[in-house]
Amino acid sequence: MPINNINFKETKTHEVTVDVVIMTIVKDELQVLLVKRVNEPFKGRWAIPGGFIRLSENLDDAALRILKEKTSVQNIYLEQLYTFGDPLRYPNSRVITCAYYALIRAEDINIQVTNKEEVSEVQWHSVSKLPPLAFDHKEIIEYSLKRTRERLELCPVAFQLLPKKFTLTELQKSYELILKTELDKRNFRKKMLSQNILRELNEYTKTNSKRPAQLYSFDTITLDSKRGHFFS
Amino acid sequence: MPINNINFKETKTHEVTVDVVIMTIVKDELQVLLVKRVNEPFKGRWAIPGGFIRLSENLDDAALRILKEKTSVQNIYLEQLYTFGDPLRYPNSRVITCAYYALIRAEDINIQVTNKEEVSEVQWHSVSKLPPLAFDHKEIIEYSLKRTRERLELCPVAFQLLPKKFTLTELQKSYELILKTELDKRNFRKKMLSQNILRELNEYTKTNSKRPAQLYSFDTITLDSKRGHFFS
DNA sequence: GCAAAAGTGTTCAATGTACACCCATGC
DNA sequence: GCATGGGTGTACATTGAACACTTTTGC
Repeated sequence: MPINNINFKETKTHEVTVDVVIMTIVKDELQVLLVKRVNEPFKGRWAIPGGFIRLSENLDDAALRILKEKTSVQNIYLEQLYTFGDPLRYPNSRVITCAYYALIRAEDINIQVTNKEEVSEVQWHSVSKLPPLAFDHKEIIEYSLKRTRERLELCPVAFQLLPKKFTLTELQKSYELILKTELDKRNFRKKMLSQNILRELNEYTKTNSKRPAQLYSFDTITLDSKRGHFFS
Repeated sequence: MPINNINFKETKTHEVTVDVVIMTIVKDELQVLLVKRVNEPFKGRWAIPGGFIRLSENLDDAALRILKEKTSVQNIYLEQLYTFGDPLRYPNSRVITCAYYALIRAEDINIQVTNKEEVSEVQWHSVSKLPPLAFDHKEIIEYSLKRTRERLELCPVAFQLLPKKFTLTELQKSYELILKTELDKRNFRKKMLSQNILRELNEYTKTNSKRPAQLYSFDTITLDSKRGHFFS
């Protein structure tokens, strides 16, 4: 059955990969972790990290393994995003990919190039200035941004992106980066504080030339107790 | 790498299927279409319809094909649900399935058994009285109910389940069946009518022993214009 | 004292929720 | 005339949105 002049042998089985969109906030920008491909197809292009699923692991475990290989981060917000399976998404082969996305704290990150044969560089890229990407990875990143936005409107997933201690202004900035809108300072603070998910710390930032800001942390206990409510 | 005493050969490739949870409302019950398996594994058990993905078709097309094979319905609400890939979900083999769910009008349905070699019966089952199911299909159905509920709270997907002409009470019943709650009649009507998605018809039901009810249809023009808003 | 960011309340609009009675029909 | 489901409005609470000035600090 030919599409686009490519003849597919209907007997061949599909290959299945897991790709993970790993996001964080660095330097007031929402950034995504990309790897530079060493092999064809798309040799030299940037791509989101991914790999084949081992026969003995489930999809979540495969995504966690890829995440850990690249960042040595564990215990993070990871969610299945969507499965992309256009016959033409992977040149000369049929590869279906189950995409995941993860939000991680920049301070926890330890970027690693574990396999020089597959990947030459691992680097953060601002989502607003993405280089040309391999396969349909641009579409996958855009979809993960959309999903993150939807999630953020329901539950404070932003806590995964911030350092353990943060100011309300930093929290608001992370919301604004993800939602791509400006928010009203007073309304934002009112809403956040009314949810009882923040713990007020008796610590303040030490900055120069301006008023110190109070630090907060996420109250993991109330956050856990609201997990069912937030994540359903 | 053995799990549960099963040895997986890490070199073997995965198989990928698409399974479709097809839902409708019949006799005041939310029903799901099940097929009876003729072959092992799970011979004789009920399962949701599914099949292998052809190498030349994308995932949506595979789901549409399966839907059409079983119901000869086209043009319906179909959405990718989630991809299930536990190594143990399919006995003695690694089969990853990309699950879809569809909402269809009972009046449009023409159930078909297209392939007697794979399936012996095709039948609607109330979601509240499901028989034992093959594989992880119970989990998949539950997940699709949850997703339908979430969707219904955002947009009137229920229009896919009702006949073209319906009364407000019927519409309310479909909401109550999906959301598993009772709704206030006056508030429900107020909300529905304020959304401008219903077209008031100058027709009434002809029933016995009670006041006739006005019929409505969904205004597909405003519904389409709100598609971006509803489905994002 | 001034620049720079932190912090703080009120008003109004919109939306959701609770609630009870009359109406039209077939028998 | 009565049983059955159809149809209707108001009052209150909750939530979201708009909006501007004072405070603290380092220099």
